[in-house]
Amino acid sequence: MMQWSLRITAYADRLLQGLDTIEWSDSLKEIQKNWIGRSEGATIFFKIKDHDLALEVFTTRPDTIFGSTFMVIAPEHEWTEKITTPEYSEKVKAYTIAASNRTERERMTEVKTVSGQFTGAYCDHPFTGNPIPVYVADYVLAGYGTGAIMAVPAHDSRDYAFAKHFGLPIVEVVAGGNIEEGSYDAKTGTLINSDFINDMQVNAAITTVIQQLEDKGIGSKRINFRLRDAIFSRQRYWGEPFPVYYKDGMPYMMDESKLPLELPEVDKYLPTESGEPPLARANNWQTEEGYPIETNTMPGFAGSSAYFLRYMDPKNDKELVSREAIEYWQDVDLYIGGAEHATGHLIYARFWNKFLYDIGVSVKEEPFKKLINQGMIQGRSSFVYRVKGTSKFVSYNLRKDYETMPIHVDVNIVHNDILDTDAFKKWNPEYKDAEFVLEEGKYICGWEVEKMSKSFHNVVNPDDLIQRYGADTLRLYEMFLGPLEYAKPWDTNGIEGVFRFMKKLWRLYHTNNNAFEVSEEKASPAELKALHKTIKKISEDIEKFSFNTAVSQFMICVNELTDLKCNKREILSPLATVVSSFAPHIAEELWQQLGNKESIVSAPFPQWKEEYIADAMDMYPVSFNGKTRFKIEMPAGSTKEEVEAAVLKADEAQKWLEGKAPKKVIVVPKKIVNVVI
RNA sequence: GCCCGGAUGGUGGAAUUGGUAGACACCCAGGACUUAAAAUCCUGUGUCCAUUGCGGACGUGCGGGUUCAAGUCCCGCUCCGGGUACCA
Repeated sequence: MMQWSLRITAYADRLLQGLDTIEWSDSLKEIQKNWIGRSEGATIFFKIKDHDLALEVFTTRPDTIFGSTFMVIAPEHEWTEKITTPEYSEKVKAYTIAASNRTERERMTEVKTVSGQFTGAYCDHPFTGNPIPVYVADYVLAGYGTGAIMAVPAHDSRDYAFAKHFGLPIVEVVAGGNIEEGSYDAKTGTLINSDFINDMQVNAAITTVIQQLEDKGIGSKRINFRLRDAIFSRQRYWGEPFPVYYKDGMPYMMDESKLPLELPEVDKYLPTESGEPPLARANNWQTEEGYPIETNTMPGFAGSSAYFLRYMDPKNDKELVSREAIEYWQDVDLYIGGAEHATGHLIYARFWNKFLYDIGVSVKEEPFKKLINQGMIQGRSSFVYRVKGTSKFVSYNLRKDYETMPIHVDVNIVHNDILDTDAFKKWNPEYKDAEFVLEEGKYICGWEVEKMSKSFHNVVNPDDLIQRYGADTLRLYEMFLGPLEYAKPWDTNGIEGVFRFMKKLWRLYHTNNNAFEVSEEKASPAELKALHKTIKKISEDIEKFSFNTAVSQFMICVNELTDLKCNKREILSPLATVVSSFAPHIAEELWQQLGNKESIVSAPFPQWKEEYIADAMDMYPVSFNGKTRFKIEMPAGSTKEEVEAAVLKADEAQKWLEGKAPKKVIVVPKKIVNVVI
């Protein structure tokens, strides 16, 4: 079947290099790096005896060429049949057929089993001229490299296993391993048994061999990628149609003036009787001139690869995006999403954007400047243990006495791991006659952390929490749980703390009788410090997406202001603004109470002033031989010498000095003092 | 197997460039207020020793190292999570 493909491989190198310019997680970059799979090596031609052909192989280790004792080609290799000698023809045919009948799954599970077949053919070693037998084996993949390899059993574990199995010679060419025990695959060591590259190190040998191959015209340096071109056609109805028509069997692009090309009406969204895609059912699926239009449609990633550009200018009916819009918006500042798209959408979108950049549509090479993998909130599943073949359920700690089957049970009928047995009977008609073996009068459930999913019956509905604590508390609590990237099981222990904070915040603006009351008095330095410290920390934490520490700073601030009994507008008004991006509802309410007519969303985020935060005194922890012993306060801006003198004079220092003179005193300004004795 | 993350109190977690480990919370214990409860507030809370007052030792998965100083850097392990798999 003829298919459209996107030549993503043409961008392989740039997709790889671009990773260095974007702020994505290491793991995601690593997945893409492996997927692209760049490997540097050489392509080498081995002349086949009695044929006018040369077998091309790809290798990352041209330095080991003198250790090559056999060749292997993939069963699907185009020359398999051609080079096989009549003597081996039957066997090779049988092997090839057997290999092609094995499913992907079988090939994967049988990774460790060695199989192959000699073809009867030989190659000439390009340097020694020695004959090298050619085998066919399915551990060589047709789709990677050239579908043929030069096998170096001494330095490749797969070739080693193959050689051992078929009793082929193993020649060590890089010193450093023990080839009696296994192959030595490391890319370091000194070359031996290798003619003109003897005594060289691996890297030098690689360069030298490539040079020789190029001089002799039988090979060259080559970079190979694991990345494959992406099949871009689908034989279904729903998808963007290709603006392509056929004239004399040749495809032509439709003129831009004829776009957009819209899906035609069809009687059924099914293939035709002759197996053509659904679009072939349409009447008049042809150009004005009568040329037939392509009947395949595009896959889902056609749209998902560029929608972010379209969002910049969604109503434009002339082009994807206007120059003006793209120059304004440029790229996506922040993409929050899952790692599961690493080798699909996230790589296609990068590729499309690079292509659009090349033709002058996009203005940035990379579409997503920063990407954060939000951690998954997992579920905590509960289990009951059914005694096999009965409707009897046994409590968690007694399950060992029976032969049981764990069954997921709805977490909403389990409280503190204790099952509500009545609710369980009603939960599923299948269990209406359930009997229970209890421990201490209770049915205890087992538990496990799993993905939150309906099929595991561990889904919790936030509505109940919102009912009890409000949406702001839930929102704040989710942030407070830990770093954005962390996966963690959903656990409501701790939500009380956030709820208490909300109530404390409210109380700052209200009297004991819950009447709104703020003072117009001037703020004290301590109050200003509490506020400005908070504005600073929140500003920084937002930039770092460190929301858990931001919430904790709000708590600190509210605790401090409560201790200071502060209810001054000068403090509480900016505080509400800072809080509003975290707990919007309560902040808006307080904002209105403060007498503002406009919504808090239009209030500018306050700027902190360093002068309010700066201390008049610096606190120095003083340690002796690295152990903190006491603290000393020094006026801000004291010199190292002043700090040192003050420390040595301090009463507490005498105890630790024991009358001896210190060997050394280290003073780190604004940080610490360490006395070495 | 290979690659990438991670391991800090009973728990979730904090700790800019190496510079007071355990911020902020939860839990737990004790106390105040109350007829009572809820709510609120106060005190304690890494471990061990001492506890009459002070205080002291140990401590960031394990074993080494660098440094005046290591949760943070280096070397060697263990365990957990994720990715990937005959890629030559």
